[in-house]
Amino acid sequence: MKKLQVNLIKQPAQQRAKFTVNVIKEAAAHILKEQGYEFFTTNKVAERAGVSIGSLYQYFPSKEALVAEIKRDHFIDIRHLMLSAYQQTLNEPLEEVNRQLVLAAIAGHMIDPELHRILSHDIPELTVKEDNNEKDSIRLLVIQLLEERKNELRADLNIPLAARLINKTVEHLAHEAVLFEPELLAAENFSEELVRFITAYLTMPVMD
Amino acid sequence: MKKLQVNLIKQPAQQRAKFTVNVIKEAAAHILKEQGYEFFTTNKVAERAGVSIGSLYQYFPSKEALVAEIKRDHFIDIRHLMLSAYQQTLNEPLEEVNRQLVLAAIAGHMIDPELHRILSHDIPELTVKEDNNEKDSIRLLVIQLLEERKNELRADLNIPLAARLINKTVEHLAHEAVLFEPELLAAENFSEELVRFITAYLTMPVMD
Amino acid sequence: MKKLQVNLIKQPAQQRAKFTVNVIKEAAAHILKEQGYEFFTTNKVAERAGVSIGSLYQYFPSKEALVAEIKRDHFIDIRHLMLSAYQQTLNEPLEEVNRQLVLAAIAGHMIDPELHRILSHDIPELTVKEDNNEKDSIRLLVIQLLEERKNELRADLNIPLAARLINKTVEHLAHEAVLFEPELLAAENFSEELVRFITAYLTMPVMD
Amino acid sequence: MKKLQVNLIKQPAQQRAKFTVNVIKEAAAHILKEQGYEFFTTNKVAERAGVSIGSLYQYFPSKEALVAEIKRDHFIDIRHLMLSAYQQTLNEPLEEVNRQLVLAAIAGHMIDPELHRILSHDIPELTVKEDNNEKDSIRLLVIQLLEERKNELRADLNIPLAARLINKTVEHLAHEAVLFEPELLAAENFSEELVRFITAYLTMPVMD
DNA sequence: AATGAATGAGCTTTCATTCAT
DNA sequence: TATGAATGAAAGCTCATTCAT
Repeated sequence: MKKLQVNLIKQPAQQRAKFTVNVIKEAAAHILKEQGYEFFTTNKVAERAGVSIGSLYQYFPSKEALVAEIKRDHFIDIRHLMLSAYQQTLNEPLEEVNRQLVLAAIAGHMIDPELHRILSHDIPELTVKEDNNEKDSIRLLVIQLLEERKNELRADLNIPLAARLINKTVEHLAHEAVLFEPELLAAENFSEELVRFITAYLTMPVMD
Repeated sequence: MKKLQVNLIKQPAQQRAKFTVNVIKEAAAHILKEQGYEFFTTNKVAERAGVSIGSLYQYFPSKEALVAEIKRDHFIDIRHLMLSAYQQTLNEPLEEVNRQLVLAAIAGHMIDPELHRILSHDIPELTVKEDNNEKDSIRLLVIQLLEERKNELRADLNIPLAARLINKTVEHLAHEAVLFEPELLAAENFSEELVRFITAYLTMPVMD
Repeated sequence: MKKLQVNLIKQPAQQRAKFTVNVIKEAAAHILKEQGYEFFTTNKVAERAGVSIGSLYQYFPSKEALVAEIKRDHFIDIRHLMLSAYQQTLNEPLEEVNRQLVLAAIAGHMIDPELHRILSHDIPELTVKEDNNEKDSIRLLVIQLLEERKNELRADLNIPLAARLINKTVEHLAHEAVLFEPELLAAENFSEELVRFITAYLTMPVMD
Repeated sequence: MKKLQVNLIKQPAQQRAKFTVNVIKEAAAHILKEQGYEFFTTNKVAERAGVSIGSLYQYFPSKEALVAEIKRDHFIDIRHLMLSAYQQTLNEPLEEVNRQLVLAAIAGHMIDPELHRILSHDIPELTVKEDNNEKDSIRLLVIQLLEERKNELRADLNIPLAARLINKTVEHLAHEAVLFEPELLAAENFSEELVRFITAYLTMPVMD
């Protein structure tokens, strides 16, 4: 609390900066969604944000940096949502864990589907390194969840490999459903089917 | 006889044109792979192809048309490969069908992985209509394959839905493995694990 | 007749050439009228004419030369029409001469108004020298017509100057009426008003 | 006081912008006169103006818009000159009105004859709508001038029609004289002859 | 003589970025 | 610190013309 007061004198400038940065980011996300990356220009962003183009470059060193930050923010939001969903599955049986996994992925993709689509396709190479760590964090969590329910899994399951497969599968099918197959998503059995898909894989013993 | 003469005179021109078109396409694919769509320019393509920029526009009405044709060609190649793989599974049991499905998807993505990556991401909305039909053709084929092996599937399987899920899953996992996880692909058990993934889903009865 | 027969052997080539030239000219006039000079290209002309672009350049050394020839032809047609109208006014009184002058100008502009408009405006500097001679020929004729009716004119008339003024006036008003003021042209009294306009000038004595 | 400061800061920018716009317009008029519309390019204009091509496009959305503005400016100048000449003829007799009409048209065409020529010919269809209103405004003024001197005109004169004819005639003859017939223009009697031309038309009774 | 593929200078226009104010 | 006028490299594309066939 003291800290806050002490800074109060200098805050205005910093707060203003923070505000400007946010205004720019919001404008950027808006243009991205409305016009796509192809027609996304820094001048449009500045105009929409109501700041000068000079100010934009004061806070973001380049167009790429701006887009990268939008992207980073968005994926962090998704991860947070998914991580907290997973963390609530403590003590639940496998099938329920899988269900949360599926529902969280769908929910994550519905945070801002339009923006998500633009950021997932259309945008070149600027995959930030940080990203991978985040992605890994989820994979590691899934591995942990599986380890904890080892007795519910088939005996010969390669857990790290399985974690990768189901992770990518759930992520991708949620992505596709939310963005391109709304009627599939609406069908009430979609998420349950997905739960079954991965549950079968994790549990079914080899037939011989 | 006249016709013959006419052909004799006209062939050279037509062959030359065909050659030029191919040279341009090859250069285009090269630039795309080397620099990505963002730095793909018609002038670079013409220069690399060793033809004038005017020639490029004689055969392709726009930059987009050129990229679209590269994309169309590539996906047609993949489809052909996959379709012929599926068509050879007549009378094979379910697991073998699934194996072919997986192997064909992987093979398809290995035709030209670099090009495939650029064409799959990075490139804006120019998804040709034809594309969807082609895509559909594969989904329909899978539905048919499943129908023919109904007795090997679990009784309550929703075949059209299942066809969609496994199709997208195989496609995506092959894509990811080929492009981004070479060590995963190299592991001999990857494709077998994938076979098992979808086979389990298609066959495992509900536990209650 | 003999001449004709004698040439028959060599004619085909020349006739064919003449035919090709005409086909090209017609196509050129068509494109000019349909699209205007701004969108007039030699390739379009060749295509419409059904000949190769190479052939076009065999007969016309440049785009400008082609347009110039179209222009020359058109204005020659107009002049011919006007000259023959004037030549029929022998022995007619002044007012009747003026009437023919007006009617011929209007008729001349109605030969191909669309083409006339494009050729009169829109087209750059290539006013052929020949043109002036032709133009002069009409002015000289009018001078002659006036000289022959000197007794009907006011005494102080500067005939060469008057010839220039009425020539330009009739030409321009016919031009404007035909191209831009169809309702003015339709009014039956337009041409008579024009006749009166110039007749008054030529005959009215100075008031003091 | 804040306002004052704001203005003090913003004026320079606005003045600079205004200056740039004028520099571009002057360069544009220069290129137009020197090379004609066919060889008029935005790059040449920018270079001559000593500004970057980007600046040109900051103020003029297209080449056409730039030329249209040059044209609009020029014709507004001419109209102003003519209108003020007409407005000074109050209470003058018909012949003096006609004289002013003729002199004003000549003066108008001498503002910038070279530019006038290019703008009148050579330039495609971009006739601004405003233009017609301006043109109409002059015609209406002439009608009014004639109505006010009805007693000096011949009884059967169709005033609106006459206004059109003499307007176009004076305009065109001034145009031709200024641009193409300098020696005609130099002859002291040219403008007087023109005055006589239209005066005769307006006053001479029908002979029968 | 006819063809038409090929050429390439040069056009209009965009937009990320800079920097004087 | 904020502004926005200015920059200019570089893009997509056109079209008059050439020349090998």
